[in-house]
Amino acid sequence: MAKKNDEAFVKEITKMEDDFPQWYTDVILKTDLVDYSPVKGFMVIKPYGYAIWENIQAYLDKRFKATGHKNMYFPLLIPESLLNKEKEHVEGFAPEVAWVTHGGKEELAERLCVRPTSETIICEMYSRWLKSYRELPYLNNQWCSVVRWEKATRPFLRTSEFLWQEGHTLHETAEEAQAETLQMLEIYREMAENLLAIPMVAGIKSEKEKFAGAHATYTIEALMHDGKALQSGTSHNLAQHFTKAFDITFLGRTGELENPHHTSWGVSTRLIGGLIMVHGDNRGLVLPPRVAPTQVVIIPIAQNKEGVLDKAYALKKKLEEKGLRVDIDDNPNYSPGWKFNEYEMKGVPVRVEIGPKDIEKNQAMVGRRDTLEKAPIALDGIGDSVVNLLDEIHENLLLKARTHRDAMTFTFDSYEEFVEKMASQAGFAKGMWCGDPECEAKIKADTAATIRCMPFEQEHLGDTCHFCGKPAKSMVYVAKAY
RNA sequence: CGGGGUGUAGCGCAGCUUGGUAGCGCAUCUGGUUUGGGACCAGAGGGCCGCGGGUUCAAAUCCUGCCGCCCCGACCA
Repeated sequence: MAKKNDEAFVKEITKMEDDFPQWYTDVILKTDLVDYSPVKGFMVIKPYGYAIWENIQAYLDKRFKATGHKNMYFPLLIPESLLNKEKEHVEGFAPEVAWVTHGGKEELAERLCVRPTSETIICEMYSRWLKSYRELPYLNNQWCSVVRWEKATRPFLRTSEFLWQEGHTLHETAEEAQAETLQMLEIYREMAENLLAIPMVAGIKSEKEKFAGAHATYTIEALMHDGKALQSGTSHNLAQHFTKAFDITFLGRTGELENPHHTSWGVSTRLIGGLIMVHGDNRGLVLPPRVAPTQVVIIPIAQNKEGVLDKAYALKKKLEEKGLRVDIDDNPNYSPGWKFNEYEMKGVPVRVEIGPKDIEKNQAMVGRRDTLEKAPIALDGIGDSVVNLLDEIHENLLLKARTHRDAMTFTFDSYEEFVEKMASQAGFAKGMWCGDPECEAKIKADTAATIRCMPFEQEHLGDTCHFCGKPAKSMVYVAKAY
């Protein structure tokens, strides 16, 4: 394959290596994923960005339903008294909730919080419904938005309102709740790899980093191109913390009243931010094929020539018959060169060029976004060729991301070396940890990095804590995070 | 909430020092010619110069108060 040799460069997009945050802002605005709104911290998700979210939704919704979950919808507003019921929960969220204090001109007797998450309102309703162990498990999910009044916001990564799903389940036993918690985390991990082509580190959060009110929080953590981590999804085993606080009870098999065991789990539009920062390059977006709104764009060349457009539309139909999402750009006002650059910036995985010379040879030029390679492909059987190529692109992106992550994951011999490396190169630091919250606080104070998780895949790297020297409990990943 | 930066056409900017008809590039619109890596010609539209107050015959420009936005920290999906 002939590789395009000029240096990757797109007008108006800051180069990643010059200024990564500016690169990110340039990319999301220039590719029309989002726009800022008149309300600080609230973003507009434009059609191209929303289509990515719809693909994530479609994938997850199918997996949720296949594992027995049903969708519901709970109200946006939560009475203050409900929010206050679980002590750790309210302490965790109080600083960032938005309040509704008036209905029309009248002040409300009790102010209402705009949900920052829905455990409290859902538990209130579950407590009214649940009677018997025979009804369990409750396996529900809702797609909605939540509001957290953030002080520093960035589109997709941290906005005051964001779209997400939140699953909320009740189980008869602790074992079942734990199994559910891990099952949903695993679905997230698979989704990240199979749909987004992002390799994740899965593990458990430290006490300090876990969800407000949780017994245990499990997480998937991704490493961005600049070496910072992104918490990409969480699954909480809430044990009986909320079910006791909300007096959710059921008559058990032995005739005793019991509190059910409770889980919640969620992923948000933040995933889109991760997608951009893992795969993107100096030409803009690089979208993994399975989540890309448009998987193939067809660009007719010299389309005013007899037969070109007919061939192009026939090709579109052929590709769509293979189940592909295909666009054709036959706007005569833009040159092919302009279109090539445009769709590369927008990260469309595969471009097909078809012009008079191709038609003569019964072929089309097929280019791939990930490597920028371009080669002729025979029109006979082109559907299967493109399907295979899209799979190849997915695998290549996943491999590239994993290779990059592994290259940015390091071990260290001394605390000084850890501090120095964290300052100079970022990435995942891998080391043994004692489990002491004070040790964790010192790491953060010295490096601004946090313990991302204690991964399921443990390695024994020694017997003492790499950060303070006390006896070690488990291996941890430490990184600066978004 | 601390530190830094920045507000002039949709976007990117110049003009401000030394006050005197608000400009450039891209984008947009019209007509035509074009089309294998960001085409060309001709024409056109578009501005409370962030907001308020002041100085002045005259303010984008000088003085003053306020506000927004962005980035970096502390807090979080």
